[in-house]
Amino acid sequence: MSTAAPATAFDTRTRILHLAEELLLARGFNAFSYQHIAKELGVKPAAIHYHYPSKEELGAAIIQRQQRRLRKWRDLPRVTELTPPQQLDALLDVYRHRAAHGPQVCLFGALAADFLTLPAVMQQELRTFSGELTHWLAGVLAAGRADGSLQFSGHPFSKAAQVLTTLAGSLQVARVHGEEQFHYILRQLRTELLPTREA
Amino acid sequence: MSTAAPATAFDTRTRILHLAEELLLARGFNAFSYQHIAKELGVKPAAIHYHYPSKEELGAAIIQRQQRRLRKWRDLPRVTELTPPQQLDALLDVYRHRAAHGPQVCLFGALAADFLTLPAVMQQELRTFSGELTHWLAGVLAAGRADGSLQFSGHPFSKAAQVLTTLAGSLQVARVHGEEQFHYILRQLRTELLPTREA
DNA sequence: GTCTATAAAACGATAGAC
DNA sequence: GTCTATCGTTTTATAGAC
Repeated sequence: MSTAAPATAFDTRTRILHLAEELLLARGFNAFSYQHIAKELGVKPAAIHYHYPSKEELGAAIIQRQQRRLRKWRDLPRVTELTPPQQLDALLDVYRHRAAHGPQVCLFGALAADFLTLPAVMQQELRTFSGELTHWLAGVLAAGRADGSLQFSGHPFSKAAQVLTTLAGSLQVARVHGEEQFHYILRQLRTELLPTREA
Repeated sequence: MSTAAPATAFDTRTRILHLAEELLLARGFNAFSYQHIAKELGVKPAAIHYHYPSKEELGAAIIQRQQRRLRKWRDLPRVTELTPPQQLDALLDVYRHRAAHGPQVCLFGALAADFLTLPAVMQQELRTFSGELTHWLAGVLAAGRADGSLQFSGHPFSKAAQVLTTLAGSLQVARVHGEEQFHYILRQLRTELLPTREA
């Protein structure tokens, strides 16, 4: 980090990544184009290729960025110090936020449908990202059941996979049927995981 | 039905619809083309336009066909006469079948990610299809809880939405992480809905 | 009635201007 | 180092041949 990159270069690169991510989550990988990004940026489509030579690399960069974000968030003292139910709620908040904005789907939900058409690099990175998220949630669930703050049957990993699957799907539902439906599903999910308080 | 359509016309039309449905569920709406269908059929891409003038109409026809299939299946004596848990299992079998073949995702899972890029007609028909399926399952769940053969908390409609969301998502998971993960999720779902048998 | 030749536009990407 | 002119391909769709 002896020399900083030229401000404009950095900004353009970052802006491209940001716009591409928005477009990916809104339209899916096969329905967004360099033209969409270029128009927004006020440059020609080919300019994007300087920063991201191929769409494959652009797509991979988006997944890598979300991977970094996940790790950073997960390891935040603000998050690690929470109780398991609070960690679960923190995760749900991420999805609630997306549901309220667009609604956007999550990265997994945006890419899974087109999975077979994705470049191999992107397929592999999505597997890693999703696997790591599931692993983290499984840990949270296991800790919660151990201390009695969460309840569920079966293996924590199975339950984590089920919860994340439901969350990914629920954002797709929000898009099709509206945000209200999304909240129905989330309330259902949350109610089942939190132990029934004896009156 | 006084005169049957010419055999060749009917066959080609049906074959197109069948191929298009396969391609849609495998690749998503924006990643399959008239060329894919034409190559398989041994005709030029433009020939498809005679049978389905636009991709929008072809897509709508696929949804309508699944809608017809759902209604037919749902109203089959073989299905209506089942107990609620058996009806649930019959539904799960549909998803198990898809998971074992490809894996294919379900219609909702294939279209929800690209939803914002779909023609308005297709958006509306997907809403209707999905809504009707949810309504049916809500009825099954309500009946099951009433006679004690199924257990869950919350409103039957919320639970139905949650279950179908999980099912749609689980087929996407199967595609990314393999069929084993899919079965974990389904086992989890089933276990929670079936009352725990007291030993 | 069924299909092909062909067009018009959008796609991702290379080569080269500045 | 950054972007534009341009290419070759693929896309959906029309017009017209048989």
